[in-house]
Amino acid sequence: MRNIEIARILSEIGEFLEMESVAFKPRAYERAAEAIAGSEEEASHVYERGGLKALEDIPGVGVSIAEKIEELLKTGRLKYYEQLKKKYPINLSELSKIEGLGPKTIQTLYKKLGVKDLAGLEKAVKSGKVKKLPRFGAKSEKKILKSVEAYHRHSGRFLLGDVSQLAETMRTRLAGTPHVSRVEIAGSLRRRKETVGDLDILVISTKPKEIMEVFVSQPEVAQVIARGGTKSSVRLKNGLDVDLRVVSAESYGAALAYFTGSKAHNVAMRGMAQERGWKLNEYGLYKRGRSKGEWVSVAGRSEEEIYDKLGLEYVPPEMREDTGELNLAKAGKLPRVVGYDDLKGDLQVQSDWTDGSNSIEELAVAAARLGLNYIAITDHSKRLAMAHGLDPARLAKQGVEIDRVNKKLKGKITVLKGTECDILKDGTLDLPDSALSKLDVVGAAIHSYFDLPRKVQTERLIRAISNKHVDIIFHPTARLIDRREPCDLDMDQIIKAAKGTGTILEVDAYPDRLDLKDEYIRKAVDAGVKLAIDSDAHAVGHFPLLKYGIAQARRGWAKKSDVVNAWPLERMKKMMKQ
DNA sequence: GCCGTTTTCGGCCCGACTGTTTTCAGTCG
Repeated sequence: MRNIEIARILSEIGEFLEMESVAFKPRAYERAAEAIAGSEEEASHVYERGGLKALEDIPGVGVSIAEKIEELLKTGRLKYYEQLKKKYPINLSELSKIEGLGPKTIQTLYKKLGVKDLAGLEKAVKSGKVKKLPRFGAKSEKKILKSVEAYHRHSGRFLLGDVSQLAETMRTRLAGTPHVSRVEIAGSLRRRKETVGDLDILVISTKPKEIMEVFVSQPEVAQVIARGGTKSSVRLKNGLDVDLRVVSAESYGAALAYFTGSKAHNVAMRGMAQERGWKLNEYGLYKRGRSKGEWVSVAGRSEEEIYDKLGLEYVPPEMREDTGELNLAKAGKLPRVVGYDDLKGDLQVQSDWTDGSNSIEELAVAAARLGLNYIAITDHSKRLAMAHGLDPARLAKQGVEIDRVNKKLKGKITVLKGTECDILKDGTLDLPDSALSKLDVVGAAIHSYFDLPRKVQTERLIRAISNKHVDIIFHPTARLIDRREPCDLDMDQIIKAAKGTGTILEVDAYPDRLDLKDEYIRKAVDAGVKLAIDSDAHAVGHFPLLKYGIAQARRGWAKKSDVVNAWPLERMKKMMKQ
């Protein structure tokens, strides 16, 4: 059993216990779930390596939870969890996704109205029964309805970060089967769009029948929608649709380009072929032959070849949106976007001093192992009471600990002193200048009052940007993809203010944030504003999330020179305000 | 159920907001 599944079960147990108003245990299960989900190592490996004792070394996992993990690993089941499921036979993960529904409300809805899942919830709301429940009213009814609608609007698409792992698992599995020479996942996943609708997998195989068999009988498959000689479609258990196409080696590049899209980019490419009297489709690039109606292949084996024959620089998939990239490619002026191996540091990392799962030293060691040269520890400030945010005294204490870690890890990695300081309602900061001035990296972020009117919200953020200590604005729009709309901000003004003050804007790489998003990244880059691509790590296993931030930066055409944490430490430090 | 720079027992994360109420329960961060 994988960590992600163990974490889901532990977290559901936490929610069940919360329903029952059990004290403290819910948080204990939730904490353990977070640590497992954010762990670098599969719990199964931990267990093989060192048994129960090793499991107990995971932060937040004690004797009791370690035993439960052992049971899951050994039997694939957990009696304790099954008993709870029996008592509450509801689709908890589905209902929990509805904003405003917590464990207590879910319990009430189940007990009084028999609501077990989203369909049942909708029926109950529409029948008018919900508003008659004690402590519910017309407004709660409307709110639930609105949340359900928001859920429907976004369902059907998946977060890039949620499907990437799954896609990679399938890719390696297919690549490992006999007679398969190449496998690539095309579509919006390859363009690294923030959400992905479905997966398009391309394969070169000399034995199409065999690969189809492997494809449709994968453990993740719930339903086979179509099954043919060159194309099959399945629906996975999580609702994701996946197509597999077998193509010839001669057409592989053309097919890859065709199925990677975007459609607009493809249309423009075809237009460029037509200008030469050629044609471009998913089988190749062709010119006219001698006899009438005859087409002769010009290219098709690789994408590089197709771009080259059309007189274009190779366009990275992340840039293929037909927003000007082809004109630049034609002129040989395509920006060289930041690479997946370019980052030298990470400027937003949370430790167990607030809501992270790991110690500063553990985080530093993990980051060093991934090849980073520096990280900034940026725990929350005091206003975020839920995260036990740091006040100046604890921040100073943390500085002593960071000094100790730096001494110990000298030559391996540098740990910088930082903060994720709360931006208060009026745009002032949660920590005094005297505390901020002692730090290497001051990040400021909005965590409250997300709904202020545009003008007020914009002024609030600009006030924070103008603070002489603030180096970076973390997750500037505060959106959560599919769950919370971005703050209503005049981004042109924000970018202008950032430029004027030399303030860095963050590209938060956390999969449900990706904030700034691609279009704002591009605006910032155009304006000459510098960026920081940060993992927002809350656990040692989160540093690999940086790739999603890099992907968005590439979609926003950011170059290495635009990204301060792609620079060496000393140069990066010079960007920080006094 | 977890954890230990005050602790192996007795603490644990708390303030703002919303919608229902008229003093509070539930959710969110």
